[in-house]
Amino acid sequence: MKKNKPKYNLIIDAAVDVIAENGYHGSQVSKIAKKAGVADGTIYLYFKNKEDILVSVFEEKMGQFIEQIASATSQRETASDKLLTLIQMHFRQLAANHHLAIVTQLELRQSNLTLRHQINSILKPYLDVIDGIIKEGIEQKIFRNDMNKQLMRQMIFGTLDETVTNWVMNEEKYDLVGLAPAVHDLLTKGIMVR
Amino acid sequence: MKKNKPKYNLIIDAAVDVIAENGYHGSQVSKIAKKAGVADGTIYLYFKNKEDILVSVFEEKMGQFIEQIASATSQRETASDKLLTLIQMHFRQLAANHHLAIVTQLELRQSNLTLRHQINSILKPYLDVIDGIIKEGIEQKIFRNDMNKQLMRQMIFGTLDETVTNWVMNEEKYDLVGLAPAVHDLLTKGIMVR
Amino acid sequence: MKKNKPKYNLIIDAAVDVIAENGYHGSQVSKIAKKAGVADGTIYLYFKNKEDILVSVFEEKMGQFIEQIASATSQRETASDKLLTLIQMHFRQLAANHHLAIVTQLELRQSNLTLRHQINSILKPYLDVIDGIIKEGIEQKIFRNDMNKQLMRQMIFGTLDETVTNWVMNEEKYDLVGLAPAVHDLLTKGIMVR
Amino acid sequence: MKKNKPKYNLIIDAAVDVIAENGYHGSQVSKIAKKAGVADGTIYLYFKNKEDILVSVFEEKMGQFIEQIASATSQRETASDKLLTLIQMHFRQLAANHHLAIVTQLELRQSNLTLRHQINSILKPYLDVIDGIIKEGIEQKIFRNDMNKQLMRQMIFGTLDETVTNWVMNEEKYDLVGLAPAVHDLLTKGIMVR
DNA sequence: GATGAATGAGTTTTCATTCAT
DNA sequence: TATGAATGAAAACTCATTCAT
Repeated sequence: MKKNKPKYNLIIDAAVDVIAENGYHGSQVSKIAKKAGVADGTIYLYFKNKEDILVSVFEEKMGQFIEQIASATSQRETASDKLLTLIQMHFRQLAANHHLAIVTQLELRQSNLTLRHQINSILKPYLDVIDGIIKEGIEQKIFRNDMNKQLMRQMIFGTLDETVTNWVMNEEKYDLVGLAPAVHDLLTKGIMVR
Repeated sequence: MKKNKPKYNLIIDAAVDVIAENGYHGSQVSKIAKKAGVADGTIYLYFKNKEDILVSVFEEKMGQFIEQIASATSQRETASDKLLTLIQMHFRQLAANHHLAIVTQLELRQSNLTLRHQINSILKPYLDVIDGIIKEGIEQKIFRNDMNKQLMRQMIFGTLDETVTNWVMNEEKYDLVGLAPAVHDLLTKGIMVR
Repeated sequence: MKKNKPKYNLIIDAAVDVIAENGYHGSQVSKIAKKAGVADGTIYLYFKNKEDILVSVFEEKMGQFIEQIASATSQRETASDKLLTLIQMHFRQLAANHHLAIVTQLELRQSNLTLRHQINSILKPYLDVIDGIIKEGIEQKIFRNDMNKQLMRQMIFGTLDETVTNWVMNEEKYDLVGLAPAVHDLLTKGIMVR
Repeated sequence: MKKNKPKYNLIIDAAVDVIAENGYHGSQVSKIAKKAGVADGTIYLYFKNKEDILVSVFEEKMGQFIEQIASATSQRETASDKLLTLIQMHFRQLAANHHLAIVTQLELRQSNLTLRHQINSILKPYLDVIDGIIKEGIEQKIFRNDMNKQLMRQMIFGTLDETVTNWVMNEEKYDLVGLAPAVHDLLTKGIMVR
């Protein structure tokens, strides 16, 4: 969060709203400027180009998103509890912010590859949090030690992401946060009976 | 697959190549026409518009993709074996077709929402195959009966999709098909020690 | 009228209908071909190009139109009666043929200058008929001898044309033929009281 | 005339020239922009689309045209004098502006029906001027009271329009303004000897 | 810092016409 | 004669970005 740059945050927040309302391709710079209450040219005093607005949106919003999760999980003891907390926080934050959910799950994915790569870098700290929990779980002898850790992380992240995307595409008609325990159960114990 | 429409398939295949090589946004109709060896106008004898080419690409290719998987899984007895086969076939087909993997995992996701919804409909039969395996597994008392079946499917599909996307974004540097048993193991038994 | 060329007339008549129904710019060659029940390519066995179809439409239809008028006026004695007959026939024929009225008064005027010049040549015999009546009227000492004859013809034709165009643009809501005597009266005696 | 919008008028005037020189169908937006000395995109800051340029051209130019005529006729006493003045002004203005004459008599008529209807609305005030003169003439007992007034107006406008169109199509080879008295004489007294 | 008028590159789609059968 | 699949040229419009004020 850039401090003492009120227009910077004005533009970021306007961008989230405009993209959520008009879709990625319907979000012209002039529309964002209008929503933010600044002139088109002013945008370019704070952002290099349009792509930079979008990267910054993701950076700012995901930054907060990840911080919240990192902070919350650090307060739990076992890796299993940490994972449940991560799932709950992941769902809770997106469920609480309708526009952000649409932008991250649907709209920003329509961007070009360059932007997608930048988005991936921004996501890196989140994947690191997951990796940390996995490592801890193994050390605590709670999680399996015979498995490719990268694969474990891909299963966790892939499952959460797919679950949220389905929920958004179903117009958020059911309770996402309520699914957290079941998702945790499935991820930890698998789909097979024991 | 439209039979006896040689130009139709010529254009579909050209589209896959052009999109894989130039990216979604760099794929002008004229480029596809040139690669297919037909005139620009000919495209419009077979497709309503540019979006229709992309939908058709996905339709044709995913149609074959799903058929292969449906056919292969039907030859296995237990739901667990079917799931392993599905994972293997999923990975094998995309690993075997570099261009198709890029197009489905990266390029086609840059499309607008209308197109994304159409893509989802095309994907529906694949999700049905997964749902069928889950149902069978429960009947065979192999898979858990206490879990939200939609969530189980989302975990399976989300994990496969994330795994393949990671592999493509890592420039396909490692053996994707070799990961199938581990992915199967994780999905069925979870990440926790028993 | 080309004899023994059934497809020729089929195409001409189809063209009138298609233009009346779809407007000048909505009348593609393929639409005319379809309406005529022939293949697109067949059109080019009878007409040099699209413009040639339109010229021929006007030629055929106006040919009949003018013949009717020339024949009817020749049966009247005085130039004044001939003029009344001409006006009546002009109005009657267009009132009787809705599609033809739309095509000649509105649609064909949207054509380019080349076509407009050709249309003018086709109209020449009609102007000749008017000129003949004027000349006869002067010889009969019924019409004024002190006036520019070309101007007299322009007044007559301009008035008829404007009257019909207004009637077509008003969706032919009133009785056009019934106006003939009044138009004749105005043209011969002018708008001023005597 | 939009005041203080220099680019607006620059584009309007460029459009008249370009259309007169290249014809209606040969007048690309880019050609008009180039002639006006602005970028293509600038056109769209002042006009909704290409058709809007054409409507505006007619609006501006006919607005001035009609104002001149309305002002000049109002300074004459009798309806007959007013009519003569109207004819003179009509001819004089078009004779004085070669490009405008071509555009109004030939090029703008090639437009589609939507545009033609808009052109008709713009022409309405001119027809109102004619109607006013007719009404006045009847009140002054100069013009006939036994005639359909709409028909009288159609004769006047149709005659002027046909006369000017003939003159333009004959490459303006003779003196149009000099014809005014004869046209006035024909319109008021008709073609018949008394 | 802030403005917003001006720029101009870039692409899908239509449709008259051809020609191998 | 007749067909109809194939051709390919041609143009309006959008919008990210700049820069004089």
